[in-house]
Amino acid sequence: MANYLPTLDRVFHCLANSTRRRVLEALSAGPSTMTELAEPGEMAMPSFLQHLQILEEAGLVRSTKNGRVRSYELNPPPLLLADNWLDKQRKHWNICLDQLHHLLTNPESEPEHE
Amino acid sequence: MANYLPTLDRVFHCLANSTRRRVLEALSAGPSTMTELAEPGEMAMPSFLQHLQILEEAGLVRSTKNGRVRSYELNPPPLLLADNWLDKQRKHWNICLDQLHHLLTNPESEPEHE
DNA sequence: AAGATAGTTAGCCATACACCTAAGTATGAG
DNA sequence: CTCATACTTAGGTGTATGGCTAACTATCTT
Repeated sequence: MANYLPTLDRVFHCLANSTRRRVLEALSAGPSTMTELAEPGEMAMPSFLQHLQILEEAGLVRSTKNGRVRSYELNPPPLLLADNWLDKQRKHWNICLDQLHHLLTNPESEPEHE
Repeated sequence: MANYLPTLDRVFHCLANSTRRRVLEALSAGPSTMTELAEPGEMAMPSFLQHLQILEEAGLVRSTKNGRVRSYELNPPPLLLADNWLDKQRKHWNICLDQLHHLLTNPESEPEHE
């Protein structure tokens, strides 16, 4: 229990699946129950549940159970991890693009795309 | 060939691995060769090569070969895909946090963390 | 030409992933 | 009490992932 560890690996792994991204998109509009989240004939429930559990273990989502209904809500903070990583990288892209430009205007070696 | 398809799935999958993230971080400082990128005793070359190929197939990285040396450089555009997705989501987080706040101040149902 | 260097290919292995069906457990409605 | 609803658990399947060793190719260096 308490296996809820938001690591970059886990967070990005969650995002690497369209079903899980769809859930996050849906939850960004507000809390929702399992059956609401599950698109009608898309997937068997147990398979879908697994995705929700993966999301929950990564801390991207929290769930509570009322009676027999479990509802999910977004838990943004872990997403900031991913966001931050990309932010840091993005700062370098500009530099990198400058360098690229420099290389293209001063061709030292022919870029042969083998 | 030309299996270079930057999809959200592929891009996020690349980012879900610390070795691959490290490569991207390294390349954000400028182009580099395979052996430079491979940390000394971290991993066998063929295993490392696989990561580079995964990055290249996702379009995050491009490579050229000069003589026996292959060098890699960052290819930022696909990263923008990931960046954009998170951007869209982030806009909702604020709204979502507001809703959360609203729920916390107007408790309709006890949030029992089962 | 011989040897070192840089990368590549082939093939193996264990574990993780994404899906399924079938059967089980609460819980709410009638 | 009975039945439907809403999940849950158990267990199985095929493919993908992430790692390895061993052996090979191509290119410098001497």
